[in-house]
Amino acid sequence: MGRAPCCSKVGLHKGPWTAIEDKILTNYIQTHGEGHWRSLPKNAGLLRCGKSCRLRWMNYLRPDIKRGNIGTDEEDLIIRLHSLLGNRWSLIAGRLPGRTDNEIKNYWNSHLSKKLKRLQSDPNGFSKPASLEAQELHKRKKKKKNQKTTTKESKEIGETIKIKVHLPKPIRLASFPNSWKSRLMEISNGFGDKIGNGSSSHADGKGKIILDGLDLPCPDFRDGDDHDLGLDGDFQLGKPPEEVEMLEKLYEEYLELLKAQEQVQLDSFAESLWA
DNA sequence: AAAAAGCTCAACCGCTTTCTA
DNA sequence: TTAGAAAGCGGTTGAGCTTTT
Repeated sequence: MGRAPCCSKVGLHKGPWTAIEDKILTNYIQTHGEGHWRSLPKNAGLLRCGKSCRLRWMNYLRPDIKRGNIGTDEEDLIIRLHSLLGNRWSLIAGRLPGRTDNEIKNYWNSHLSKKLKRLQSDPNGFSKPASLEAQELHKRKKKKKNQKTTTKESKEIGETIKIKVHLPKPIRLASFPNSWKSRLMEISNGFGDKIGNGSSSHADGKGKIILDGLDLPCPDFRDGDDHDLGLDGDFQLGKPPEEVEMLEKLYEEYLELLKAQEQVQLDSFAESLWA
């Protein structure tokens, strides 16, 4: 049968986005909202593939994106989440407000995988040598100074990049057997109790779980998959799920961390949760 | 100062999953 | 139930930048 390409590739721009293209895309999405990526380029007057537009928006233009300077807390969280979830970058990114899956994936591949290798080869050296630490700090400072051209471009066109922290948006989950729903509800209610007042959760008929805008650390449920709950082999829900408990703990810690950051701007949703 | 090597990260590609008629 | 469309995801690439030699 063959799958039709996402767009006709004839005459479409590829490669780095220009400031003008960014502006057009941003304006269009601010007016019409996200979605309908396939028709977006045509409607917005962009000579880009819909996929490319989506990627550009998700990974770069979205106003709530935090860029660069991944802190040690975030780094620690990424490592721990990766040990639980593997290369599920979007799930990991969902736990790191303002971070994109692409950014985390890149950060993992360029920094953390090497760092972990180093630590593994030197199991006693859990703390980096001071010289190495200082070197990295120096690098970061230097890098901060020399902001990427694209960032400059954004500034040139009058955009201000606000650092805004928000809770992850809900992720739609696939259908799952009824027998699992009660367990998932327990977990989701657990989250609600921990997070604060007014939290609520529900599962709709299609097996979607929404917990006050939080997605649950659930595996990929598949229809009729009512046998072994091994799923991808790294996540189990049938028995007392240690991984889920660990994720709950991690997430709780991270929320505490966010709360502690007085300077962060909370969106209204998060504020209502923590009020 | 120049060349080589290494690093970073935006963007692309192809595949899977989900939605819808 | 099925097929096609749309969206999403993770792996990979390569240009541009930085560091080292």
